[in-house]
Amino acid sequence: MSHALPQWQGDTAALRALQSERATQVILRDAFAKPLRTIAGFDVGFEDDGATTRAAAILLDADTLAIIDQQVARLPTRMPYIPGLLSFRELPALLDALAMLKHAPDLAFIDGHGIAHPRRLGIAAHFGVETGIPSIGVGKTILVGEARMALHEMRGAFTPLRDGREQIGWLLRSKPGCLPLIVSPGHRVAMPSAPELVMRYVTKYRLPEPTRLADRLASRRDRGDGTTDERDD
DNA sequence: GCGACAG
DNA sequence: ATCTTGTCGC
Repeated sequence: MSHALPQWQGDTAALRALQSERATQVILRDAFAKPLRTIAGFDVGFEDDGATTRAAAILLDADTLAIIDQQVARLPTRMPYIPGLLSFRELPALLDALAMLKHAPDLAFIDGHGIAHPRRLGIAAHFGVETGIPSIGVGKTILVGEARMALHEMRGAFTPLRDGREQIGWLLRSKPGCLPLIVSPGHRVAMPSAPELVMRYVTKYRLPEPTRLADRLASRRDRGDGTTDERDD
């Protein structure tokens, strides 16, 4: 009986216009520490029938993948989910979680799309432009675009995701037998670098560690003892 | 007007 | 995203 998001009476057209403006600030060039020192994963989940937005941030050592810090931020949900406008609903909580970390990462992996978006400003790109932190979008399904070529079954294979004649990301087979990941640059990451950076952190699951761990934390499934469970992809 | 549509 | 058992496949 609890629930009901306070009716959101916002200007959708204005938000789309804002995205187009900010998409102008996206930089598709690698501009992160090399070698990477720390990386972070971000994802959002919900509580109280959606009334509360729960963002998770996990800071990892880029070499050992050891967890350096992990934080959860909660905020009352303000806006409903509208395809293409996801960042306005989830970014506020994500930024709170980021601020709670001991320190900012050299690179951020975000659950959602980077520039593989109608106006080239998915949540990962928006996050990057807002924070200046290099970012990559790691999504599980396509919002816009299509793959023209078949994707090999081999682990690590990738093929372009395109919208019309421009490439907006990649379909990446992170794990054999599993649906491909949709990977796209967010900010300060070059298109060719995205697949490799994601694969660098993929272990035995479909999702790369940063996003996989943030997903568990955001969805409150971070109980696992690492024994015989880990019901992922 | 009719679908499609991240999380 | 979230609600959920059993079930198919490596």
